Amino acid sequence: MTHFHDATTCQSCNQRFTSVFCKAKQEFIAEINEQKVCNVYKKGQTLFNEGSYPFGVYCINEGKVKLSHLGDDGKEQIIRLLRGGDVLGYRALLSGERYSASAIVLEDTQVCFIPKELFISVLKNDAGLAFEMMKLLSDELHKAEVKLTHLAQKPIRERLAETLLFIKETYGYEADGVTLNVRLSREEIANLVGTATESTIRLLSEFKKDGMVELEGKKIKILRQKELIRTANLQD
Amino acid sequence: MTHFHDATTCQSCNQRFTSVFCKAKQEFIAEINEQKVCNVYKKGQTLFNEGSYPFGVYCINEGKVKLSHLGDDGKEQIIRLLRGGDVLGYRALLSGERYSASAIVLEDTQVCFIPKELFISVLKNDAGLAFEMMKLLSDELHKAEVKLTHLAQKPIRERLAETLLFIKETYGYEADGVTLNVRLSREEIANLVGTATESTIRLLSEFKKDGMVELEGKKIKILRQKELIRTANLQD
DNA sequence: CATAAAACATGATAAAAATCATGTATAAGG
DNA sequence: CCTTATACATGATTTTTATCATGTTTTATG
Repeated sequence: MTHFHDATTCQSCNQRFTSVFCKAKQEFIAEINEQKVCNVYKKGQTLFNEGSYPFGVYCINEGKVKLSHLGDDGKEQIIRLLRGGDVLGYRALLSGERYSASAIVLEDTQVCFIPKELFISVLKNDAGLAFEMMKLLSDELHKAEVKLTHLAQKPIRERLAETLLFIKETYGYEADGVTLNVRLSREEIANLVGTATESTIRLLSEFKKDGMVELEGKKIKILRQKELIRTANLQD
Repeated sequence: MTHFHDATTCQSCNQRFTSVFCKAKQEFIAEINEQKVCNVYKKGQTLFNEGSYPFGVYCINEGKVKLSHLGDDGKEQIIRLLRGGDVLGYRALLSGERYSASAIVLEDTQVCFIPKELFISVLKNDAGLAFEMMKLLSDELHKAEVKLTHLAQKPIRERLAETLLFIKETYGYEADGVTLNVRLSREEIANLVGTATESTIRLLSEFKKDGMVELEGKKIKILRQKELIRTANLQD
């Protein structure tokens, strides 16, 4: 079972230099620190569910979370992968709507919760944070638009290669320098790529046959990153 | 040729109650009014090009604009359709990057340009506007995520029906109450749906045969909206 | 540790969609 | 108005991808 340090203060948080909050004024950080509620979620648990109302935002201290949508036919589409330092739940909060996606923990994860009213009031009084927030939203929007274009125009083989590279960018490698530092089921990878599970399994086998990856259960090792990049056919 | 009223002031602009700027403080509106530059663009002209640096944001007074991405193989993907009251160019500006999409005018369009420095400074000093901006970004992000899910999970037939409904939501009908109030080529519709042009042509013919639409060159009439909604298979 | 359930794997088949080919209509330009 | 280019249309074919079927492996659980 994963061990976490005791929940400390926002002022000494590991993520204080990487999260959006790093640009917030000290006085507001102090206030957030007082009102935040930290919790540890176990693998498979849910931070929030699509369709319910947001009461605040979540700040990941350490761990991994997936954000996923249910399609009209109930099929999961993974929208984003999150790690320590990432904030989530702000989209629905800002739009004033229900959550349009569910946040599910991929491995034991430590999360701080910041109440809605506080978050909004800080945002309204701290132009620096507001600006960071707009940047964050802009970046997410950009990523979504690129993904949209790839989804519309690229074959599954390229999208799978791209997804593997994306997983690596997000969670990095384990100590050995080749194993992706997350365990995702084939179905989850498929739901990230936007394809059928069988197609993903088949293509992963091909990638293995081609020597690009090595598969050991849910462990995926990237053996030839350059070839994967070529397979992904990325221009930008 | 389309006729436009003389460019008036922001204070008397038709869009002053619908655009994001409606929540900005009067003093800032006045400043924007002084520095804005209004222009009329003709069909096919470009407001800005993917890859170039943003110098400000564009506010559509009247007209229609498409925002499109080029895929890695050079194929257009239409990301958004814009109309009077919409603002564009803020995404790249906020991220501090080059434009990731091009804005091309679909019909003669009147646009006001607001310089980067002014926009940023107003945004930093007017929490109300900043908040509206975050809402706008959140809404766009939401739309992009839904589109992404549909692109991944829905067949082209459903996506085309959805796209026709989307065009209707965006630009509405002409005076007759059935003709979509925009002229898009089949290729543009395909680039909105995310499919091959031939597939779009074929399916539009089917929709016509089924009595859902009527086609007269680039004029598209929606005859049975309910059936279209059913065909789009929308749950949410 | 046995047993059930879930996840993985792979072949066969069907369905969906893209591409190619060709012809027609429509719009643009001299 | 004629010519040329472009857009539209539709059939034939191929490619891609999903689905179905079935077996194997792994994982969870009493």
